Amino acid sequence: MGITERKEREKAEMRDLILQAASDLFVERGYEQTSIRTIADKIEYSPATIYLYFKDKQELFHAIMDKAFEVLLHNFKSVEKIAEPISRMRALSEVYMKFAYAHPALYDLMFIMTKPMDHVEHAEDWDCGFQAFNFLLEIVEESIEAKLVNFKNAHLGALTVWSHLHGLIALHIRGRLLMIPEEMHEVLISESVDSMIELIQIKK
Amino acid sequence: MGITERKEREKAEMRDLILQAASDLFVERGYEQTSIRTIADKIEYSPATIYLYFKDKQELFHAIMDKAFEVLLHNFKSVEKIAEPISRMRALSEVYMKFAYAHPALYDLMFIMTKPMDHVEHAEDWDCGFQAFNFLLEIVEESIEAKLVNFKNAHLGALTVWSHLHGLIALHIRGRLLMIPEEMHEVLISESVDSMIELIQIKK
Amino acid sequence: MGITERKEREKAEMRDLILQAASDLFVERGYEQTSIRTIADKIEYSPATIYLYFKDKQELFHAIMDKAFEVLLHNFKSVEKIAEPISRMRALSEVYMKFAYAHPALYDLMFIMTKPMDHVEHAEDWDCGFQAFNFLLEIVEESIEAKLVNFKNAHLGALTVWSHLHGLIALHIRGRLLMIPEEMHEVLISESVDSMIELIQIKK
Amino acid sequence: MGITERKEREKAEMRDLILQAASDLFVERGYEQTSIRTIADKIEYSPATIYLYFKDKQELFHAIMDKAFEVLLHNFKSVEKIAEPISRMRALSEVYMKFAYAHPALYDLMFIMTKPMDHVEHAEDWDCGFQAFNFLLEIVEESIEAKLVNFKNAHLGALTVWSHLHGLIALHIRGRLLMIPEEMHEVLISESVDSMIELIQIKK
DNA sequence: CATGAATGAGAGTTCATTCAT
DNA sequence: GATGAATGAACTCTCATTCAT
Repeated sequence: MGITERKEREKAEMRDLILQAASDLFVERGYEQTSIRTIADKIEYSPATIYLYFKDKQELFHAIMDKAFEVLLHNFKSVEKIAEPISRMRALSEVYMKFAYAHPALYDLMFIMTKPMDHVEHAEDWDCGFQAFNFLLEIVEESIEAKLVNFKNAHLGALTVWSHLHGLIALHIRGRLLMIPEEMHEVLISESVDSMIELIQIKK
Repeated sequence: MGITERKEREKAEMRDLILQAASDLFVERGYEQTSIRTIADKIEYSPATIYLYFKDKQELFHAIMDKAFEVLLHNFKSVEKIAEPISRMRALSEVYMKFAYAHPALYDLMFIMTKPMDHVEHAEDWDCGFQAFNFLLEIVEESIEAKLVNFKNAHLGALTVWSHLHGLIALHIRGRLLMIPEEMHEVLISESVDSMIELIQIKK
Repeated sequence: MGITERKEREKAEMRDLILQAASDLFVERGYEQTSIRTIADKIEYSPATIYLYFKDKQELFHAIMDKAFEVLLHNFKSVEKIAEPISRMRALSEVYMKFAYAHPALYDLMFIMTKPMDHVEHAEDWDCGFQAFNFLLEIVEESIEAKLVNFKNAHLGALTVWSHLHGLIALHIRGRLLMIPEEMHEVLISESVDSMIELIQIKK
Repeated sequence: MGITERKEREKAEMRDLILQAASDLFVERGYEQTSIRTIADKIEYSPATIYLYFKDKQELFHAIMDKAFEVLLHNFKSVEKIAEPISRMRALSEVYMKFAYAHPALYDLMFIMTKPMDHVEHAEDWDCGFQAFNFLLEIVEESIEAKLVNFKNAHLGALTVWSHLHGLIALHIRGRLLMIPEEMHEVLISESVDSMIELIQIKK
């Protein structure tokens, strides 16, 4: 250990520095407005330097997405210990929504933007997406088995829950909730999530 | 009437010509690939001419959005005659989904893209969105009154239903359903819509 | 006539202006060192302007080549009136060599450089080359018929004469005659041309 | 001998390693596509290392040229034993043409490209060129003395023969023989070489 | 001796937009 | 009303080269 290790750490730090700067800028101004030059300026390095750490702009933004997924997945883990499936689903939804509220630009990148996905030609390149989806899928499976919800199959259930959550966030982030007074947004969204959890349960 | 009127009519026709060309190109090739130049070429006018009818690219695309909303609203009208609210909601959902499948690029522009909305500073600039939302809102109101669904209030119900539909489409259009085998998408989405209509109803 | 005509003339003049500037720069510094920006600077227009007249850098340089061929062919014409084939060939050679000496950079572009020919995928795109070659070909044909030279066929004769002339110029232009004292170059080259004309003739 | 010697040997070996890699790449992909980085990658050293052995890219390519000349000169040697000058000249021409056909990229570097010669400021820097030329020069001298050819002087004869051979190859390599059907190229070029040898001889 | 890291300089190209005519 | 001509401001990316370590 020693030199090699330090070098590697430094390299990783530099990657992170770029990633962070790119992330910030991109959160501030969006993908299109975030040029390699802007990023370079922000970290006070030359544009060429960025190409030492990332093949091109897409790879850079794909990396931001990956990091974001890591955070999301990490947050998801906190929910694993909840045994009861419906409670787990409620908790998962909350974690998901919190993440979206806390990092709207990242959410945008992960689930809305076109660009970083152009890179993902084969489904395998998006296994972070898979992992995240599996969290939900398993909960639905368990819930079906325990006869707590009545979806025809787990995929249908997971898709229904997810698309609802995504729809709420996506409409919010992309400014399509103008027909609802802004001060109601947060409450309404939160209530909608709760609603959904109630609705899917089998009434006894 | 006379000269002034004719001039205005001609002006409107020209606007429409540009709009149609822009719309076609945009639907064919996407926003990025639709430059002012391409549009001008298509209608065989000069790029400068376009600026006589639209302030800038954003306004132009906002106008395309408006036209698309007109179509959507027109489609919505076919549903008005259905008296029973739940059936009407089911029909409305179908119309909405069909529109999205038929014109994904337009749907994208209306409900996902950032660009055309940057233009909408005051809520009033988006009254087409309001109108569309009202269709749903009224249905939910009626359904609540008739005790067919049990949402706390109409806005909550409408938001819940809409965000679910939007979520399905948005995930689909922007390629985020990789974790589900592609051949299942259509069926699953359709089933999810049906599911939702069932779930929200008060079980007797 | 009038406006349209004037506009066209102005357009042609602008094209020529660019062509001339590009030509000059390229003569001074070579193809690689002649960037679109340098050309733009020289004529005090913006780089983008150049793209209004030429699709890309290659087309621009192809156009320079075309113009150069026009000059060469025009010079060739002065020789047509000479009836006797051998004299005509001698005159043609002289014209060719003079052109090469007068415009070495253009000669380079026409007959040595790689870049402008990448553009010429189909033989038809280089019909100026064909025309020039035909001048020589016809002379050789006549000479063979008149039993003044004894080449097996006209193509062989034309190729032999041309490649010799080209070889002289090419070695000279690209600085490969270092093994011969520089002050001898001109005389030697000129004598070599004369030599050739003598050598190919059938001795009586 | 000892340490110093070993060091020198190692240094020379490293130079050769770089040279070989550069040469291979250059032959495969051309000058433009052969960057310092590519070469470094190929030998699995860092780009900076190359600068320890060569001042800059030009010097490196000059060195490749030198090595190529060594091969050409070596091939030339096989001809030395032929006593009769005309036969020797014919053999030399063949060797020259064969080399050009076998290593067009190297031929290009040696006799056409501009880059490596920018480096040659003083004639002495190109003594490989001199040596090669001398082979031909001597043959012509002998031929003149033996009254087999009638050039005014040896330089004129050598230049005439060489420029013809070079012209053939140069036009071929740089794609300027479009006016002759491609399938005729090889035969015609070969016949042109034969022709020349015949033409220069004094008819008895 | 070797190199990892960094960069300055520059390449070609595109596009929304303006304005004199 | 329409436009031809022009442009400023970007853009991504590449490469030979340097230098502290």
